[in-house]
Amino acid sequence: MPTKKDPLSGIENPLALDQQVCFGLAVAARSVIALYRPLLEPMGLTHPQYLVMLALWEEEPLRVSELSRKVQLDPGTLSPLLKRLEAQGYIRRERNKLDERSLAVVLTERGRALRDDAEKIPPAIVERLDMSVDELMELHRRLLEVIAAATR
Amino acid sequence: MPTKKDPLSGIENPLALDQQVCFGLAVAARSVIALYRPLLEPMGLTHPQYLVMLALWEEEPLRVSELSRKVQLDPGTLSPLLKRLEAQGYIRRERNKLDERSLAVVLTERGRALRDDAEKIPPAIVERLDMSVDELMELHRRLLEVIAAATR
DNA sequence: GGCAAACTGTTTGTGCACCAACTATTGGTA
DNA sequence: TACCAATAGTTGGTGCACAAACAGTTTGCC
Repeated sequence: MPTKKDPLSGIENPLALDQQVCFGLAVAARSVIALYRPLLEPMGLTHPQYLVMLALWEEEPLRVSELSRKVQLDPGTLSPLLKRLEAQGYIRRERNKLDERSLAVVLTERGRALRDDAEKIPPAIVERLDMSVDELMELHRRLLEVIAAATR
Repeated sequence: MPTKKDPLSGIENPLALDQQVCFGLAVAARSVIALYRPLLEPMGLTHPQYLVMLALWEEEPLRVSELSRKVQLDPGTLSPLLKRLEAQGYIRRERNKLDERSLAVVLTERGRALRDDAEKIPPAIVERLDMSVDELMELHRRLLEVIAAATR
């Protein structure tokens, strides 16, 4: 009877900190996001707030539940985040007349205008990382694979 | 005079949410770490606490500053985290007699014993992800590259 | 029409993550 | 010796991230 082969059998210490993929992911995410901080701070945005703005610059209005699916943050995280964006004057939150449960998030003029500043960010990050766009796209492809694997 | 070519010139919308590497990193890190939660929860550990334990299972004692460098968390994050690990009975924090400023973190017997449970985690994660170890190692290699790029 | 279930977003509690300010100790130096 | 700067860790404040409990609204169904 064929038994499943241990996939980690060739590895000397499976608990070695510096070869944990989860550790690499956590550090990489924090390191890259840290590069955004000085660019976002003058705009008054945190990185998750920036992701929400990206979603809204693509499509608007969005309900909280749609935003939640798009930026992959749960409603409990988004709720106070959206209030802060509203306090900044970048968005408005308005109840739907037809369904008082749902909340439509729309950009203000100020929020729409912010996109011009944001356009400088991706090239600045790529330049700062000093990696080829091909390499970044390859990394991105592999990240999508692991996301798919983790969430199925 | 040769001008530097815009590396993003071939991309249709540089602000598209779903092609931001930072977004992929954030989602991938959260998705993968989420897989650890049900495995760590019975051990009474969060993921960052697990990383600290991995570091200590490799080497002990470690000062807070050494731990900070190893797990890449700042002392302000580690300080309360270590207190929680101590409250759980997995570690002890003891002041160095020769230098009262520094704090030596050591494992308790309970903390050392926890390693046996932890050994089940890496194979469980790899099986759950259902990705080849080669593919995971290739991802890890690329993560180290982007960490190096972001932190230099 | 009335009610139970489903749905939408909010609130609360715990624990990071980061930053800036702080305390205590140590080491060098005038 | 007295002081000053550097070092080690702690504290407090803001903002995620996640889970569970919650409140209000809508829908389906009798």
